[in-house]
Amino acid sequence: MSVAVIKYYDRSMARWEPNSRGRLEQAALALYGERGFENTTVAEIATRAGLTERSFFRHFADKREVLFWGVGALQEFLVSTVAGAPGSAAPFTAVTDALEAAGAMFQDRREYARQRQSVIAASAELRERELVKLASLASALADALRRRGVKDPAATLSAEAGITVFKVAFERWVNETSRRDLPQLIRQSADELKAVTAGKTRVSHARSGTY
Amino acid sequence: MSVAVIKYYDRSMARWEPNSRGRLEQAALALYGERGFENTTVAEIATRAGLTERSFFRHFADKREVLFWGVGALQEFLVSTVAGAPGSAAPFTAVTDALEAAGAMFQDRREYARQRQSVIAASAELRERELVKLASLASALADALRRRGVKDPAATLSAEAGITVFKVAFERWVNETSRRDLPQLIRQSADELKAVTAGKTRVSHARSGTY
DNA sequence: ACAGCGATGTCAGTCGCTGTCATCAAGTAC
DNA sequence: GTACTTGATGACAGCGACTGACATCGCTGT
Repeated sequence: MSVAVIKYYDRSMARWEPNSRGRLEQAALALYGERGFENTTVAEIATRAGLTERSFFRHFADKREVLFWGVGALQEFLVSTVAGAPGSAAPFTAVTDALEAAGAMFQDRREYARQRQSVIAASAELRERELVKLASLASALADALRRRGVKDPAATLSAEAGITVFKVAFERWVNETSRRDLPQLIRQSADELKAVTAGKTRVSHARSGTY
Repeated sequence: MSVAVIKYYDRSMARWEPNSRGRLEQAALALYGERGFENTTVAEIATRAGLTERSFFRHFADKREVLFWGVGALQEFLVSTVAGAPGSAAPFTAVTDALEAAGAMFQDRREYARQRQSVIAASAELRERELVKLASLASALADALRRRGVKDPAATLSAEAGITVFKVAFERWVNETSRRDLPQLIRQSADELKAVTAGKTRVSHARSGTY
């Protein structure tokens, strides 16, 4: 067993540096931020991480995925939260409640999120991938709702509307210097969507001070 | 003037066959349908159209755009329709009304739409591009609303919700053998979204027979 | 000791996409 | 009607994303 302890400290015994995936991720985010996504080659990322281009593609499906693979965990959380919602909950409520709970998990990563979002915002290709991930989230949420007995189109519409709420809230959270945290912004955006679709607003004659 | 008439029939006077763009479009749709988007090279499309790969990229920005460049016209129509809506119209209503009007323009292209959608559905890359185009539509609609004096987040939410409605309705129109036309389906989906976000539904205990 | 595993490297190749220059019919100027 | 310009195309070279095939070699289990 003492061998294991030594091994932990003596990297010369290992054939390669550990955490190559993490090194690739760090190198990619840094380079995308420095010179832009389009002006960064995969070979450069790999070299900075002390690896080869070929190894990059063993860890990530493509050049963009390095910024998006983490979304999978979020999706799993949302799906299981919706699945565990009280049976009496309305579909849209189940979705927004799950989003609120998930929003709490971002609390301590606001700076990382900011950096990542600024990189994404600067590249059309990365924005494209973000849309795909959000659509995948919506689709997974709709499935979760259907498993609860919600029929279409209510399932699809609730899920899509929920994702719209999340997008709006997340963007505010990242860009504004607001003191409100993400869960609060999610609840607020959900309420605003309800008001909008209720069709109670007239142009330039908002009933409340919300907008 | 008679020269012009002769020229119209005597293609030997022209250096190249006319309508190269249309030929490329036709060849691409056919090949994507036959062997799939990923298994079709641009060189093959160009050859079938009697052109070179280089010319393909002079007509279309990339391999996918050949199926999506037409969306631009739809976007312009929606924007100008929203801009011309009665000043008293609520934002979400202005959007859904515009969508309904646009839906009428698809009437005679249902078969083409079906073929195109089946090709898109079969390829992750094409679905990706479709999402981008829809997001662009939403963004343009939100801008149009803001120009009418609608503030955010109402503008963004109304536009996004409108696009969600369009997606759902279009998918039904293309996939179902329903006799309902696209404008009808758009109105119906909009009503369903309103019901869902109103939060009046309970799982498996819908108040109306809508779902 | 030995066999197999697994993360990595090496190398060659395909394909999307771009820059650059040449070509040549049609239109335009004079 | 000659010369100049324009516009759509071809030809070619090249970059970078991505893949398949095979080699390497510490580590692990027996």
